[in-house]
Amino acid sequence: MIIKFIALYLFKRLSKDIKKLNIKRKTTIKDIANVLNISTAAVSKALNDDSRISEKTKQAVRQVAKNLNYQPNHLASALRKGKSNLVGVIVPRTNSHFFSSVIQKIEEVLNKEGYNIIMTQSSESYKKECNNIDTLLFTQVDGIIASMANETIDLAYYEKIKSKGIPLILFDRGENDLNVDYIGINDYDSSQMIVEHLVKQGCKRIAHIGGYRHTRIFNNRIRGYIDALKKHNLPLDNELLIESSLTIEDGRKKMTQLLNLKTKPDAVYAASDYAALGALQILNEQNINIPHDMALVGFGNEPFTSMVTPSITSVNQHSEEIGKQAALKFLEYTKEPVIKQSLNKIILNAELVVRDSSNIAKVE
Amino acid sequence: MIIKFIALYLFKRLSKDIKKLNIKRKTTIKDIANVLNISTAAVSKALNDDSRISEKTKQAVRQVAKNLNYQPNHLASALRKGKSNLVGVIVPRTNSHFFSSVIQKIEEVLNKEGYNIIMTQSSESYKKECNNIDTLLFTQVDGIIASMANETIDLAYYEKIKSKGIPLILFDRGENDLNVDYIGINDYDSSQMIVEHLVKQGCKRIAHIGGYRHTRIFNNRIRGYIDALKKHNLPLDNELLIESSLTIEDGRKKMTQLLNLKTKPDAVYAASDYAALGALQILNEQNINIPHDMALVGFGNEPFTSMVTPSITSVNQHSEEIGKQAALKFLEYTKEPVIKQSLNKIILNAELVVRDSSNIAKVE
DNA sequence: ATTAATTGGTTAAACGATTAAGCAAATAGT
DNA sequence: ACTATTTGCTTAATCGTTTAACCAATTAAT
Repeated sequence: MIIKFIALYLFKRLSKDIKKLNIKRKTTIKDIANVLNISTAAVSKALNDDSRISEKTKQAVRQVAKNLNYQPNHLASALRKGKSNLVGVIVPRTNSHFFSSVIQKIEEVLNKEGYNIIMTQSSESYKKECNNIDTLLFTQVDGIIASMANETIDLAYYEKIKSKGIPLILFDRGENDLNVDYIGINDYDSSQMIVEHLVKQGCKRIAHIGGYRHTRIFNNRIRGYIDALKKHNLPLDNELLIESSLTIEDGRKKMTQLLNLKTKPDAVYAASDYAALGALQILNEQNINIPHDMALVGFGNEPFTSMVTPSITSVNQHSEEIGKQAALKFLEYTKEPVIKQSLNKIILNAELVVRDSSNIAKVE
Repeated sequence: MIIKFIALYLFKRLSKDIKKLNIKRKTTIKDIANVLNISTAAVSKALNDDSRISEKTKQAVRQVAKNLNYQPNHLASALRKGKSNLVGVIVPRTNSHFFSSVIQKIEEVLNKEGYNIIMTQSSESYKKECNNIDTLLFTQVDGIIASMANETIDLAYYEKIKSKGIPLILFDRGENDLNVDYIGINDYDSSQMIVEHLVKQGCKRIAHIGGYRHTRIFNNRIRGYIDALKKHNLPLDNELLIESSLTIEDGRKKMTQLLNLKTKPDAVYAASDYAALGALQILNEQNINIPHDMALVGFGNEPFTSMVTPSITSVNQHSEEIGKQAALKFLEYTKEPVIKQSLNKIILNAELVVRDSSNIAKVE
């Protein structure tokens, strides 16, 4: 009986010792404190350059920290300080040049201020987006910068972020109803700019392969399209206004659909470069002369627009500026003690980049 | 005097109270414990489905947790458990389809197991890569999955990861000298496959716009190129073998350089699709018939290879499989108590995707 | 009936940093 | 010469969760 207990005790001691031996404990401020025979508080303050610590001690601490190869435990300080220095980013996908360069810029700006980003993608699915939000909240991010999935209509999950007092900044695809900050371009104006450009090129029947109206930016592009037609006394033909998800495949399908009309359009303006690319593929396959028989304009200025033949006219959304502004907006909130968000739009001017697919004057 | 002290005390009390009022404390397991009049330990165990807690209590805990809108504090549990459930990913850039889809897959696999990823990009800079590593270590990631920057020769920083006992998994661009896991394709074989394909198309003078030899994959592609030439009794002409950073711009420059040779090549094999694209632009600009006068092959199977005219023959690296294997490899380590890494290569078979830029038989 | 094992918890100590509060010694102010 | 302030620390609590160790009550085994 007693022997058993002793045996058990010895076993436990032993396994503990083994554990200690095996696991190379990372150095902590406690180790530094022990070496210098000062308190952990002093070490912590020294490392954070507190004014109440003498320069001599600071130097010593820094030296020992270096010698022991000390790496601060971010989790501990984050827990204590109540902030993780992590910012969540949600985008529909990263393998689009627009989103990836927005992220790149956000990362660049935030890294400088000691923040890291956790990137997640919704793959245009509302369900994945909700999961992403949960994951980010769970990871205790200090803020979220997001561009919504096409599918997203219900904003309950985004309200969840707001209700937790975590700053939320939307860009590109954002619903203003959430009353948070938004950074984007003037889609309505840009859309008008495109139509006007096509009109100038002599186009009379301009089709629009648009996104779904429930997404504000696509709705704005549609409104811009309609109003620009009105302005130039061109009739609005409902056959020429199509909504879709704007993938390459959608572009192919909708272009085919447009070509099957009794009276075909003489120009197609797609609300995304991907849809424009699909349209271009169909036009090329059917040997339709671009831009002479059909002018084509995309949206987003993805790099491939200048790679394909003919190159596609598109709209430059200044992705880097969007990323920068979003990051700066977040940083503003980090300076405020209590987060109180309100609708705050930063609208950048987009720029039309005319290429071969709509440059009739030049080509002829 | 005494009055002053009292005033100071009252002021401090007041400001503390104000703080308490202002900051909406998030619910913790303590709150749940209080409601149910049990210990926080019981709550923690209930939430983690510990067998020593009755089903009744578990149900109650879950219910209260839901009612109070409880969100576990990841930082606290990470600190206590000594793991962050965060995995760092380092890539040269995210706006390449290859890397972005590798990341996508890693994310997918790891999310299922409760891990999140922190994505960083080196932008092909060694300095940024070192920063990224520091950042990731600082963030206490449980592992790092990386593809090295072109510039990276010194491996000291990567040794740092290893020395901390954090699993490191390399993919695509990896130095085997580090003695860690590596997932990639067989570059040597793929390179031979490309040359053989070109030989079959009747090409006799095949140029190679390669990457720098110090990067193993590019060295392997160069070796494959050389050996395949030998195998088919084609002379190796040093003018036709060029090293570069493989950007679009490099492709343009090196193609121009090749066109200025006394005896031009009749085929160009670029070790990246981006370089191939640059080459294609020059060829198109100079109205050189592809593939008739000059066959062209890229590497990586980036989406744009099928978008441009003519479409570019390339090698599919099975990015998703690479991502999957990398993630699985990491997960293996999470099951082991002590990380002991060794060189462990997973080599996937790449696939040649023949397109118009090299399909002479079909075009003629 | 007695001992042993199981059930369902509790207590308290971690994890590693930060920070409010306190305090002795040195310095400054009058 | 005495008080006030500043300097340079220390002590101890805290962030929210997990977990080793313990314990009382119940059930099972002999």
